[in-house]
Amino acid sequence: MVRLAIYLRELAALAENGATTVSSEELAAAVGVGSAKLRKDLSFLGSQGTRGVGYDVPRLVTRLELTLGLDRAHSVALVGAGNLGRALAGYDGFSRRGFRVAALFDRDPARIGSVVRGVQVHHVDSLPVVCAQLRVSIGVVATPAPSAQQVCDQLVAAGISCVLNFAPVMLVTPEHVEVRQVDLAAELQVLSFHLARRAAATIGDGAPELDRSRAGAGAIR
Amino acid sequence: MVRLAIYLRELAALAENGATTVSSEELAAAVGVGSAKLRKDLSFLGSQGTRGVGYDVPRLVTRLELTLGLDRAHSVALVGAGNLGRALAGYDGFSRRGFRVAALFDRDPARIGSVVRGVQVHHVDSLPVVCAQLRVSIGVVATPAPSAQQVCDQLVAAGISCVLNFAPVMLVTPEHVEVRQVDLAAELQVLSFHLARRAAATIGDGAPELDRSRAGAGAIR
DNA sequence: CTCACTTTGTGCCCGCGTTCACAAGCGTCT
DNA sequence: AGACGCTTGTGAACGCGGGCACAAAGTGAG
Repeated sequence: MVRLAIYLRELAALAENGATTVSSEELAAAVGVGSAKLRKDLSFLGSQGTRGVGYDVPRLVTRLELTLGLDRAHSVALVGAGNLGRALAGYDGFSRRGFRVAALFDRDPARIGSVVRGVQVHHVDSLPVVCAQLRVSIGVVATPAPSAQQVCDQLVAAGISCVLNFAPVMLVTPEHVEVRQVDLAAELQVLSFHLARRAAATIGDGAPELDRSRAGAGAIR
Repeated sequence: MVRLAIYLRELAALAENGATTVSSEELAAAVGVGSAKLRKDLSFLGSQGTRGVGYDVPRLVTRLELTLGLDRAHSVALVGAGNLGRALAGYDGFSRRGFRVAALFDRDPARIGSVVRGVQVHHVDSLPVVCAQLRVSIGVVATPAPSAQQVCDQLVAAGISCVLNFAPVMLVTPEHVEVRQVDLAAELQVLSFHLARRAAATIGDGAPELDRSRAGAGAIR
């Protein structure tokens, strides 16, 4: 559940501010969800709060970290040392939360051997060997779209079963592999959609442009 | 709807391969959803397919682009010229889909005036002026977490009502502002969660660690 | 023209996730 | 100690989105 990670993030912030206890109401307000939903989510970890008081912040943080598997650090392999790949290699949001970018891979010989933000760039063919050596458990695909599926296959073949994909293609994988998709362009398109919708509403009033076109087509027939 | 963007992406790929028509079954398989869901999604744009044949690819592409507001190019302002910000400025997935990174902003004087991937870096204080000049309609927040809310407020004050936020904080905005959140660390944590879950399952068998702890607590009482 | 086949569009049903509401439990104040 | 107030945990109702299945509509063959 992605919300558990959000709760953890907010709890960590509260802990830094010296809070020792928090109620579901407070925490829910902080992350912008209903308090009942939050309690039900947390009940997934068993009873961690005390009635009449709330949740013990450090205790809940520990419990969430355990549940999310953050009690041990994870090594991630990053494939694609282009713009995005290099930036992700240096993104401190990863290291700050216990994810170490252990290796970078690329196909372009010109990039191989260089060091980006302290991380060695390997050829993608050495992926199985390097990943095994470094105990990599998570793979990140940051290649152009055409290479993504092949790279993913190589990651899976190397025994990696968790993949974060930035390439704008749907990866097909075996059942046991967990893929999470982040499509940056699609996110912008959704925002663009809202812009268009609002523009149409102000011009056409009430009836958004979609309905007008449908009505028009109907009249023609 | 984010799926509309995915459909468009796949349709564009089909069009490049010379396909002129596509059935809901084919397209649904390509994007990995049910065909009924896809048809229902597309019915949102009015009747665009012809029964017995399928959907006309170029026509549907045009219709989707119109709905998503991609008929005109959008200028985006990118705040935060750190690792992530610079990478996003050069990400060709944006420009390829009609989103132009028109301006970069940062607070650090050392970065101001430099040019990243052909884009000028401005001081964040000049945000309102520059955004107005360049007709910016979308703002991207790629700053560290502590600055994100303030930056977002400045974007909103500059009249921008669509924000893509990469900072790991929940932005609070007026009602009319559309915010989309991308938390890269949270994505990795979800993957880590699945790893932990699977590890617990193989050790404890059947009963995942969560249930065992709950059962244990119950037994203690 | 008619018939058989294909594919869309959609009404209906089901299951999941969210919300509501409340009993149970814990701390505190008197 | 007892009563009161606060907060959790959860059963029950609700709503929404997804899947199924079929009528409507179009195409092509005979």
